[in-house]
This record gives sequence, C-alpha cells and structure tokens, in this order.
Amino acid sequence: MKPTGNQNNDTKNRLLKSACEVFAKKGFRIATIADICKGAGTNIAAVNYHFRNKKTLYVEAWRQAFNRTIESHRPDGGVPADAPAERRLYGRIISILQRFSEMDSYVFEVMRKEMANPTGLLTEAMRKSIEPLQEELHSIVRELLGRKATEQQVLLCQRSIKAQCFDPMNWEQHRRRLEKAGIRFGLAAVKFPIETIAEHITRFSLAGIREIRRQIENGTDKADRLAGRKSRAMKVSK
Amino acid sequence: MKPTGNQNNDTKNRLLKSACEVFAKKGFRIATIADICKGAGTNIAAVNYHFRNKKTLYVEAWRQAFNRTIESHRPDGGVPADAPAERRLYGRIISILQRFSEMDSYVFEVMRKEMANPTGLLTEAMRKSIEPLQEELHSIVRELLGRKATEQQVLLCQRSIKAQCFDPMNWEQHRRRLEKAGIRFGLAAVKFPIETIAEHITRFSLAGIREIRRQIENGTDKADRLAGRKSRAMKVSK
Amino acid sequence: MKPTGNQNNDTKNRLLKSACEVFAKKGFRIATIADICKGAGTNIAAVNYHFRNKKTLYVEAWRQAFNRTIESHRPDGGVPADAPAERRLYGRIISILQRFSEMDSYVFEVMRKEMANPTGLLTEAMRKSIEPLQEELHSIVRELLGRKATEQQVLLCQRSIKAQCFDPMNWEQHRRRLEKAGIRFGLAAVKFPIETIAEHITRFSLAGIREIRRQIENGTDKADRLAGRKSRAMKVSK
Amino acid sequence: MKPTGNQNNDTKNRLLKSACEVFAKKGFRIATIADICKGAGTNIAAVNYHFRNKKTLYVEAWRQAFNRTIESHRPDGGVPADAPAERRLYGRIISILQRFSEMDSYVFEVMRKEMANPTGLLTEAMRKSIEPLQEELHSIVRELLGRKATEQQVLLCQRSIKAQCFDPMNWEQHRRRLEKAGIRFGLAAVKFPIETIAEHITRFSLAGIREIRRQIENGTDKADRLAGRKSRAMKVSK
DNA sequence: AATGAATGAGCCTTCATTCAT
DNA sequence: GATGAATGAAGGCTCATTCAT
Repeated sequence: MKPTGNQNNDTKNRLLKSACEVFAKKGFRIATIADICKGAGTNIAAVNYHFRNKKTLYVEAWRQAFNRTIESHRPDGGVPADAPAERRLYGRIISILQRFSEMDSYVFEVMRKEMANPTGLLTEAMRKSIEPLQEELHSIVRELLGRKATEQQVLLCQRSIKAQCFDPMNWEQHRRRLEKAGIRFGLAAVKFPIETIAEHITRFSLAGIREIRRQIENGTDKADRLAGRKSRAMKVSK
Repeated sequence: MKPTGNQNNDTKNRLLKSACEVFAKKGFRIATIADICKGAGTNIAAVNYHFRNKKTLYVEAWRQAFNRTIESHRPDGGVPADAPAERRLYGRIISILQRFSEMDSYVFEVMRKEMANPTGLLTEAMRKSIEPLQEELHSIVRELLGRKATEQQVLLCQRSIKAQCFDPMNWEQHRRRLEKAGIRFGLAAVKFPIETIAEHITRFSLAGIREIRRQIENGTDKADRLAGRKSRAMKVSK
Repeated sequence: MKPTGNQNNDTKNRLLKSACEVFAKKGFRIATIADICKGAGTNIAAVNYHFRNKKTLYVEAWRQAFNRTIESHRPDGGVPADAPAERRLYGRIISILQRFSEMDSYVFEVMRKEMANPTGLLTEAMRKSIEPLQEELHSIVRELLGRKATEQQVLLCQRSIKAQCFDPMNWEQHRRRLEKAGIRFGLAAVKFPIETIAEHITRFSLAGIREIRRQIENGTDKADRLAGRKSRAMKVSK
Repeated sequence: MKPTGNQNNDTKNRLLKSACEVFAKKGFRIATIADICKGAGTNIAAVNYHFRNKKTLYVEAWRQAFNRTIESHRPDGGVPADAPAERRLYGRIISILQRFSEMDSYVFEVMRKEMANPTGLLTEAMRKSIEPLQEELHSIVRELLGRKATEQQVLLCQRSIKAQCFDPMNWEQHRRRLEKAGIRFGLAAVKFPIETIAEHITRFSLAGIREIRRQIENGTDKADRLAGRKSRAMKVSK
C-alpha cells in the first residue's frame, strides 16, 4: 500500500537477496546481472542505479549476508568463555557448522566460489571476518596442547580441526547435486545432523590433540612411531 | 619448424596440455578457447577440429591428466597391502597429498573448480575415479574401528580423515594468492612439507579413531561426554 | 541551507551554469545530464523539471551565456564609429579576441563543438548572433578596399581576417592539452598576450588589404603575379 | 570469384573505409561500431576480429587515410625547393588546401573532431604528421622576414598564414550543412575555387609579411602605428 | 516545487562455433 | 590436416527519460 517508500528499500533488498542466491549458485563471473534482476523482479538497469555495477553488488551482497549470519550465531556456540577448553572447542565447532547449515546463508558458498575462482573483491572482507575466528581457535588449541607444544604443532592441529569443520561446506552442495542426479556413493550420500557431526569432530580432535600432547610430554617424536627407522619418504618394506 | 609428420598428434597434445593448465586455472566456463589455443600455439579452430567442441576438450583433458596422475603415484603410497592398517592408512594419506602437490597435476584443481561450479561433464568420470579410493579408505577405517562400529561411525571417521587430506588442496592455492598480495595471517601463512603433514594427519586421526573405538567397546556413547546431561545447545556448566 | 524562497531560480541558474561548463567541455552528445546535475548539485530529474529535456537546456544555456558575453564586451572594441576604418578594424579584432579569452565565456567553445558535431539546435541562434558582426566587418573591409573592389575580393579579405581572429580559439584549447601532456612543438607551444595578437593581425591584414587595393587600382590582376603565365599547377620556373 | 583471398583484405578495407566516413562524420565517441559495420556490410563482431576494438580501428583508419592523403599531394605543392620563397609559400598553401578539399580525405575532418572532442588517441600521430609541415612553413616565413625578425614575429606571421589555410577546413563543412538547410549568409554562402583562395592567401600574406619586415628594418615598432600614443589596451578616444 | 526510483534502448565487447578453403 | 575469417548471441554498462509521490 506504500508502494514507493517501501519500493525503495524493497527493490534494493530484493536485489541483494537475489544476488546472494545467484552469486552463491554460480560465482561472480558466471552469474549474470540479468539472472539476478530476474530473481529480483527488476530491470537490469536497477543494479546500476542502486549499486553502480556488478562488482559493488557482489561485495555488498556478501557483506550483508555475512553480517546477518554473524549476528544469528555467536561464534562461541553459546559456551561461556570460562568453560573448559574442551567445551569451548565444541562451541567453536558447532558455531561454524551452524553457520554453514543456515539455509539463507549464502556466505560460505560464495566464499568457496571465491576461493575457487578468485575475483579479489572479497579478499579483505574475508580476511577480516575469518581472522578472529582463527585466532580464537588457535588459543584453544594452544591451551589444550600445553606450553611445551611448538607453534608448528599447534598449527597442524588447528588445521586438522578446521579442515573437518569446513568439510561439510565443501561437500554438502555436491552431495545435493548428486542426490538430485540420482547418484549415491560413499560419503557423499549421507547427511548427518549438525550436533552429531560437531560432537564427532570434537571427540575425534580432542583425542588427536591429547595424543600429540602425550608425545610432547613423553619426548617421543612422531617420527619414531610412524616413519620410524625408515626413510622419510616411507618407501619401505614391512 | 614444422615437424609435418606427426604434427597431428603434436597439436592435439599441445592442446590437451594447454587445456589442462587453463581449465585448472580458471574452470570450464571462465576459461576461453582462445586462451587455450594461445597456450598451445594453435589456431582457435583447432579445438573444434580436434575435439568437436569445448566440452569434449574439457573432458578429454581431465581424463588424460587424471590417468597420468594415477600412474605416477600408487594409491597405497607404497605401503604393502598386508601391512598393518595403521601403516596402510599412512600410505593412503601421503598418496593423496603427493598427488595434490604435483606441479603438473591439474587434476585436482579442476576437480575443485568443478565442485565449485559444476558443469556436470566430469561427474561420472570423477565418481569412477574417486570411488575406489574411498572404498579402500573405508575398509581401512572399518578395520581400525572394529566390527562393533556402526556404519555411521565409520563414515564420520572417514570424513575426518578425508577432510584433513583435502584441506591442503583447498588452501594451498589461496595461500599463494594471499602471499602474492603480501597478506599473511594465521594458518594460511605456513607451508609444511608433505611428509610432516601426512604424519600429523595419520597420528592425529589414529588417536581419534582409537578414541571412538574405546567408547564403542566401553559402551560409553559420545553423547555422555560432550553434550551429556546438558541441553543440546550446551549452555550448561558441568 | 535551503534558501526556500527563490530556490526555484537558484536551482535553475545553477543548472544553466553547470550546463555551460559541461557542454563547453564535452559538446552536446557527450555531455551527460548526470554530469551537469552533479555540477549543479541537483537531482537528475531537475533538468527535466526545469527544462523539459536535454536539448532545451542546451539551447537555453548557450543563449544565456551568449547574451552575457555580448553585454560584457562591446563589439566595436571601444573604438568609436567615426574613427578611421583602420582603427575600427582593430576594435573589431580585439573585441573578438577578448570574447574568446574570457574564462567564463563558454559560448565559443560550445560553438566550436557545435560546428564539429552539429546538433542543429543552435543553428538559428548562432546565425542571428554572428551575422551582425560579420556585416560590420564586411563594411569595414569594403571601405578599406574601395569602391572598385569586387564582392569576391571583399569576401576573401574578410575571410582572411576572420580566420586569423578565430585561430586562437581553435588552438588555445589544443595547446593547453598538449602542454598538460608535456608535449610542446612549434606554434602550439607559444601563448601571446591578446593585445599583441590583435595588433599583429590588424597590421598584417591592413597590409594585405592595401596590397589587394593597389592591384585593383593598378589593374594588375593577381593571376599575373603568382600563377601568371604558368600552368595552374605552377610547375614552372619564372 | 575468389571470395576468400579477397574477402580477407576486402572486409578489413571496407571496415577501414566505412570507419573513415563515420568517424569523420560523427567523431570517435558518437560514431558507433554498428554504423561502421553497416557501412561495411559486415557483422559487428568483425571489428573485434580485425582490429581488436573501436579505439584501434579509429587509429588505424586515420593513419591509413592520412598516408593516402600524404601520398596523393606533395607537401610543396609541386614547387621546387630552389624556387624563391614567395613561390614556395604558394606551394605550401595550395598543398594544404588541396589536401583539405579531397573528397575521400576524411583525415582533416577527423582531426577537427579530435581537436573539439579529444580522445587522445591521435595525439602522437597528429603531432608527427603536422610537425614537419609547420617546420617547413616556419623556415619559409623566416626567410621572408629576414634575419632581424624576432622569433615571436615569425611565429605570429606563421600563425596568420596557417589560420587562413585552415579556415576553409573549419567552415566548408559548416557551409555545406547550412546550404543543405537552405540557409545562406555572409561568408558561409560562398565557395571559391582552390586556386583562387590559395592565390589570395599568398598575396595577402606576402603583403603582411613585407609590412612586418619593413617595420623591422625601419625600426618602427608596431606600437607606434596602431596603439600609438594610446594605452596598450587601446581604450582611447579618437 | 522538487526528487528518489525505475526503466528501455543502445553501445562496446567477448566468445564458441561455423564456414570455406 | 589445418586455419584464417566471419558471425550470432549474450553480457555489462550508460544514459535520457518517465513515474510517483
């Protein structure tokens, strides 16, 4: 009933929304303004009017979606800062997974596309948004590994955890596509609830970290156990 | 200058090689035939002549590159089939990492691009090539977890391992880009040798698997430990 | 901030001023309404509101600027009508040059652009404004050449004078551009004061006119002297 | 009958020709590729194929047209280098006029447009092509004025001559347009044969130059005669 | 009186494909 | 066997104008 006043933000917001969807689905280069505008029910020139050009729309859409996602889920997963490190780790993990799983969170899909086909337009924005999360995770891992752990050991463990968290992001969409195509195989075929995954990752990783810590404190270098008396390349016979 | 005789195959091979590079760098849609032909030193029409169209070239190039990669590294990482499961796991892991790290192996980069922006053209080829690897990994994990483990538990552990293996693939390129741009932060800044990574992943994952197995055999369900008597959101203190 | 009352005329005048500048700089077609409105600090729609469309704004802006210029410099250059023809010629010449050199007189720049890329919109206005100047110059030259001169001879001399007067207009802007680009060569590099130029043109042209008059009165046709007994192409030596 | 071999250069040349016409008529910005291609009977994409883009086509078309013009008329107008300076001056003048008047010489029309709405694309090319002509003219004027003349005096005379030569270029097209519109007034209405104009300019200018020389040698400064006892600005009464 | 919003038309450019040797 | 030439289709962007307050 207030066609104009609302039309204003409406069109712009519809464009942002449609842009999120299309950019998430196709990535910057392949997405077309026409697609986005069709989704928003506007003229192609509207993008130019509201955002100057495709690039700006891309950045704006991502930023807005990112902020929405950030606000909807606390990065600590609801675990208080004075909880034991084990529980805080779980909080981090489930927080990441929750964000990924949001239906309207195209943020991570765009990030994946951006990493695969970088435009450079989100580099800074992504850096700023990811860095604090990584730092917090780093300090948790450091706490769990103890003072004696080298920085390299902390980083490797951090990576292992992060890899497991990001993994669903990488495969979920692929899984859906295969499913749609009627193809099912191995891992790609199964979908677990978020909590199940989060608990698995936490448990699995905590065990890994404790193992590393044990070695550190026992002085047993990892080379002893796996590659042992063999050459580095492990081309060894039994 | 003009080898005349087998110019035929030469041109075709140069096209395949150039196609690998360009497709790996840009993905199917963004790569242009002109780019590829420039890299191969041929006329644009050559693609249509030798491969009918861009799509066929894409599939052929990937298939060829995949086969080359397959041949150069055994999927067991040199570990004999009768070695203990722990060692075979290491073999699998380092085998994957080695393949990723090959300079001329554009296979995985194309896979990443394909997963980010699916053309559907490689779906079948990728499935066929990945499935056996996954099955082998699956049986190793199954062996390590023991008979009592549910299929879900096996799959979750398998995922954890796979995620850690694929992680370098996902970040290495990103890391290089950031480095080039002079940006360094956290994980993205560090590069470890393959063996170090492989050993870490193996050790970390074996600990995780043992932990899961212990619980299975002790009958302690994971829910007990992490989310335990608390609400799902884990807002409770112990 | 908002003068409220005569905002009306204010906005309109700011638009006219900005239009002058932008049209002078870019010409009708290349100048954009957006440019003009930015310069005037108004909304794009203001042009349509106040002037109906771009074309009308163009004509109005030029007409207004032309009138301003006309008023600021008398066409006789301050030389009384009963002065000798030589002095009146000087007056005309310096009057033209003065008008060209006015910083805020975009009139001639627009005329140049209009002559280069005619829109046809100013044809009539330009004709009306230039005609009287030409007629006056014509009568001066006629007076200097004497009764015996043919109309053709008068016109040729008039052209020679006018060409020299308009020359600075044609080159001054070009000169500035080259200077900005660091290029200097020949004529384009030098800038003389207006009076110097006016005096030169007057002296130079008076000599030319006297020469023509002498021939007329001596009955020596110009063909005698230059192309003389030679072929039209003048391939002959004397 | 040789559709291909000829088609090759044919299309390219047709594009160049059409580009000359359209660019001359409208200038770079306003001319459209579509226009040019319609004139050449080709597809729009042909421009991209043969010339990469509009800019390159612009430069190529002008350069080619310029060279054609240069070749068709010697810059000395057929007057031998050892002829007296007066005759060489005539040669220069008629050479310029001839070039202007060539029907297929769009060169100067493009130059005018370029000077009115500079793209900067021809700056260097124009400089290179004009410079030698100016230098030759300069040396002729210097010779006619004698050793005692200052550089400023030479430049002013050179300008006067050049202005008269370029004048037809500036007005001829305008005249045609007016004529077409049925408007006739003053100078713009008349068209003289080239030789008549050239002879007039030569005679007129030679008289001017001689006058300047006379003053130089008599030591009578120009201020004596025109501005005389009056202020520099010549605001004087009778 | 004035303006934010919206749009249709047009332009330059890119690109995969086809054609004619 | 191989290629230079040509093209239709589509994309991003610009801009004068119109609309609805």
